[in-house]
Amino acid sequence: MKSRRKRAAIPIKRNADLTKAKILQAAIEEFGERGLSLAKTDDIAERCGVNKRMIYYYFGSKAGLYLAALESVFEKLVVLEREIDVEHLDPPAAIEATIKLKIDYYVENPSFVSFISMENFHRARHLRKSRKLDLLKTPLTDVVARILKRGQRNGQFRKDVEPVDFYISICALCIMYFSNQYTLGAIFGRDMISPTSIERRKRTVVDLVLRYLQTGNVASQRSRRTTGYVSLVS
Amino acid sequence: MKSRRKRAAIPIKRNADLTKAKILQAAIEEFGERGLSLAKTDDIAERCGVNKRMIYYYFGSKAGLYLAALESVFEKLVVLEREIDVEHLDPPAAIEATIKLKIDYYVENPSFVSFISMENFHRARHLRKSRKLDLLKTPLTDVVARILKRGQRNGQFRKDVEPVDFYISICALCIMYFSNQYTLGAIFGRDMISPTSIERRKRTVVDLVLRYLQTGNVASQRSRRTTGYVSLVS
Amino acid sequence: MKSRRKRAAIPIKRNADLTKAKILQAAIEEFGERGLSLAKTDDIAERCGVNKRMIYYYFGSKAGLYLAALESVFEKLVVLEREIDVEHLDPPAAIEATIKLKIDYYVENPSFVSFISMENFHRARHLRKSRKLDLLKTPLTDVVARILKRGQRNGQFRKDVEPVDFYISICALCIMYFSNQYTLGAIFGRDMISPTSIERRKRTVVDLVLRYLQTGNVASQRSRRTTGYVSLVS
Amino acid sequence: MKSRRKRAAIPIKRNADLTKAKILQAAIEEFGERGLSLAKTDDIAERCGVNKRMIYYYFGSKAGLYLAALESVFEKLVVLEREIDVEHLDPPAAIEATIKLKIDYYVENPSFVSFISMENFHRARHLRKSRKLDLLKTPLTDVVARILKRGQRNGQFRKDVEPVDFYISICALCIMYFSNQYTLGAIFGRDMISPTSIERRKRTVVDLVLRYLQTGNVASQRSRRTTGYVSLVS
DNA sequence: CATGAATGAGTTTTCATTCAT
DNA sequence: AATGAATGAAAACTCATTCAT
Repeated sequence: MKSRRKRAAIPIKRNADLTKAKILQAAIEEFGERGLSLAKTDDIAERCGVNKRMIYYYFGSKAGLYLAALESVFEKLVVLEREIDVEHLDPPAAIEATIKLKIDYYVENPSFVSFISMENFHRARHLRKSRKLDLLKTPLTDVVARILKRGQRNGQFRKDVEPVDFYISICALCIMYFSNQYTLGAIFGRDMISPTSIERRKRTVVDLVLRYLQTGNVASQRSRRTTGYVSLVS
Repeated sequence: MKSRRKRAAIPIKRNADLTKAKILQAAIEEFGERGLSLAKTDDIAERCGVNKRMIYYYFGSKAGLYLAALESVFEKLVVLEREIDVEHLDPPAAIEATIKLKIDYYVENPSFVSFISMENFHRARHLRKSRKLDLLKTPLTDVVARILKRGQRNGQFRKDVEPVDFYISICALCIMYFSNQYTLGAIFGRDMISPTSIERRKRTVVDLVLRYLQTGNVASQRSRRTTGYVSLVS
Repeated sequence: MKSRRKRAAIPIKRNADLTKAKILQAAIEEFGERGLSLAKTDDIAERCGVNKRMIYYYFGSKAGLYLAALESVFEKLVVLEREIDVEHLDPPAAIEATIKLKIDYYVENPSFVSFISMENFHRARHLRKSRKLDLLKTPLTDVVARILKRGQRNGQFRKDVEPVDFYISICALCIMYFSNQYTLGAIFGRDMISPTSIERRKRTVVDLVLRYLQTGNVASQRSRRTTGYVSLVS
Repeated sequence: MKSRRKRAAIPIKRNADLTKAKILQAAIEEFGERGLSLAKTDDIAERCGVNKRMIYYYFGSKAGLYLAALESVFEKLVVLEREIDVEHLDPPAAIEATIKLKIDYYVENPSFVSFISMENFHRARHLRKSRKLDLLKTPLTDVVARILKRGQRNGQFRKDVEPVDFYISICALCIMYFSNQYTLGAIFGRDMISPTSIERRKRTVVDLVLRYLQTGNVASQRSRRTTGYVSLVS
């Protein structure tokens, strides 16, 4: 944005954009690994070889840097999801593409998964403050909602599926595997992120979701309220 | 609160147990609300009206207290799940009961959900250290695995369902709604834990899971690898 | 207040009241010498041989300590002024006693003078926050107002003297000599606080003030607005 | 703002003078409002829209800038006081003019008042370093001393008034009202710098001072050392 | 002359843990 | 068993000053 060099002669020593980007990247990693409170500004600075002072120069505070990092990882996912060719793919194929894209993003961006967990721990305090993220809210569900509508008009998908609830289910099936990989790994003694495991996970999620959307399924809910277990909530 | 030296015989001991229990309860709440790094020993002590030194007396350190709290919330869930009458319920009803029990437990024990998230953030470092939790591992999946097997023998459930993968899906659908309630709430502008929302969630999860288990479904996986989207992983 | 020792046996090592008092005293000196922003908590701690952490333990923050110090020096002056025997002294003698008491207090408590200056620099931000100081406001002018009234009823003092304005004049004549001692010293090349200088100052102030209060003076204000100088204000 | 290279001949120089002047003005305001230690070079630069580096270019350091600002405000007052027509005004009118001029200057130059307070806080460290201020010392008292002498020769003023002590009293009565306006305002709950308050203040000071100078007053000092109060000093 | 980027030393504050009674 | 006081090691943040262009 600023700092245009008059003649791109000398190998850059002072480059605001670069410095800022380096800090941001280091922050995404550090916050993703340690969390907001345990991440150290010292470590972030050291990680990217930049003077610690620069964090305050460019981002104002540790919290400001955290917010920038949060926005950054969200933005990247939204941009990716928008690239899915919703209008031309067969709806089931579009659902499948979405699921795979999400899972791939989580695999490659473990920091994103961490940020989601962190924000929930902080009761979305930072997320709610973000102006940028306001702009990203709609696109997030939009893609899935549009696929769903096309499939329903086609007659490929059942009609009684609420988009938000459905979207949450997809997210749950995709992300929880990653956000909980360590407890799951500890309990089942498995490596959750080996390529094989990931591949199986994708298949299961796609299978689960597409079966759910299928028309003409036998009802299975007759038994509600007749189980021996009595719900404790309302 | 109660149990104040019943027979004057072992007064000190009983008081000690009470103090210890009060600290543990306060710790579950404090860690659940703030997380390991942001929870303060001062606050825990104040919350239960006990001198801070007692935390060290009974639990050795902040980390020791955290581990005790972690074990405590896990234990409670396992005990509850064991009470489901797997052998006598119709398998679909048993699945439904399990799902509802889990969701109810999460509703009433937000600390449990927090501990799960925390442990994942810490890469299950504490969980793996726990002796007690070794004993709790098997029971966790065991219940679902047994239900699944009975349903498959019955012919009610399809055969090609891998128990662990299936168990993870159930957990994902149940817990992610709670562990991510604040980001979801912020994005969708909804109150996720109103009784109505919870009730709908239960229905969706049961529906999703039971449809998945149904025999005789049309295959839906033909299209894999034919979407415009190419997986980035493996 | 707290920390009663059961048997006043051992020479006190741990004494909350003493520690707190030592910190307060050191703070009064340090703030008085260096000002709020230049005073270092490190130095305060070192000055009184107490662990720095104790400042936060007892006073919450550097600002909290500053406020406590501010309140302390004010309180001491008010207590002293209250001891003047307003009702039994001849009004002129009471005025004289007040002036001398103030000057003596400033001589012995240079920190008080500093705090007044500081607070003005901070636009009385801290003073206005203080609950304690609310209680000290009235007594401050009260003493002089009562003397004035008695003298006026006696016929010793003229009637057209507004108490607050008069009180401010006394304060100005007393305190400015000290609050500005260094610039005055630099300009006049004098030692302002030698006993001789102080003694002369007292005499001048008493003289100025008592002449002002005298009845039967020739008016001297006829010439207002007739000077060559035109006021720039209003 | 104006004076932008009048003849293209000496453009750089004029611009330099302007930049320097802008910095100086901003410094006077910033130091006056916040004090030496709380004033930030960043803020000064921003206030006048000049690059921070220029402060160092023109004034060497923050302290250098402070000294320049200090000298500047002193100089302005001295110039003004010199303009009073001591020789042709009636001595009481000249005293009155001086008082009003001082008060008006304080009203319009709150920074001057701040600098006086600051310098005292710093024990006149910077003032004493100044070469320029040596030249300003004499003129400051000179005006009042000359008025006093004329009045005494006239027989209008009493003889036993020491010029320096008298000058300090005038200054005290004039400046303390402003240098302490915030604490006074907080204590008396008044707006000290409303035109009405200022006007009354002027009258009080003139009254006090002229009565003090009057010949033929009744002595009022008989009672010294006979009050109940015993001086603590000397 | 002018500017944005960079630096390092210093300062307040936090907090788990231990001491002494 | 229980308690209030004390400690020291970190960590976020500030700011005057200098660099490189």
